Amino acid sequence: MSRTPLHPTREQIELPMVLDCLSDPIRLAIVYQLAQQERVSSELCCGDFSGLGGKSNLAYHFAKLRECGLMQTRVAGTNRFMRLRREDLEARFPGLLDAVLSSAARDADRLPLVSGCELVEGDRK
Amino acid sequence: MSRTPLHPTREQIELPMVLDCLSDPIRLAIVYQLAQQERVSSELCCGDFSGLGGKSNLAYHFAKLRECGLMQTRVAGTNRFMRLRREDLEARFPGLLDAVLSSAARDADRLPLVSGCELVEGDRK
DNA sequence: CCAATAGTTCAATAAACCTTGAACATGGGG
DNA sequence: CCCCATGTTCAAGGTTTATTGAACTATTGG
Repeated sequence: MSRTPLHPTREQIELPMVLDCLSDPIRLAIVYQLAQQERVSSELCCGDFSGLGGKSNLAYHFAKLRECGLMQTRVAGTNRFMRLRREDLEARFPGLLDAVLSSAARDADRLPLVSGCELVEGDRK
Repeated sequence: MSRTPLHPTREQIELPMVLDCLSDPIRLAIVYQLAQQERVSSELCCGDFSGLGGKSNLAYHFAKLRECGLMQTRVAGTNRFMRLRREDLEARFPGLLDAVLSSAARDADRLPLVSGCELVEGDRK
């Protein structure tokens, strides 16, 4: 089994793929939630997004986010921790991620809600 | 026949739709070319994009760009003149269009080429 | 060792998408 | 007035997409 999932290199990140990835409301919400959480911890695991859909559907969206270079996944035991590839995105397309995130923030009420997901981080081994 | 095609109001412009629209290489090239040309004249007509595909395919992409609020179309005789809705986009999602355009500029070589389209504007009635 | 947990993978389905060509509408120039 | 140029609309195709549930793998804790 792929111990470490495939990620594109920085140079392999393609603009149309990134935009396409961000154009899906669920994936946009994932990225948005990941960005919101960055001040607390830079990582979240799959289960933290359960408010956005079923497990297998989320796994599908996670894969797309990984393949287009937006997210990185780290395997730790039975968990997968994911974080935004901010530095790579910024190097490749300066200002783009921030512009999308602040645009999403303006329309946060139109994003799929994260339903009761308390998001009380703080301790995670 | 729709004398003036439908355009969404500023408030109706949706982020996922805009990103989805820009994620297609042909549409991204259309928007990019429109932006490039802005210093000369803020409008181009359909035929100016013939390097990017067949007429009916382009009409399809123009419609999508219109429906998502990226472009506006003005009918003049037998021509349709189109321009970017910069002000509306900027009001709705500040910085987004510029970030996408400068990202596209970095990868201009990966955009569909505008093949021999000389782009010698200057006079257009 | 067993059971529960966390995620992925697979197959199937329905919807949306891009592309093409043919038919159509409309306005301008000889 | 007729024809040509400019675009749009329509139907058809083939491809990709999102979503679901069931089966599967792997790790942790008792």
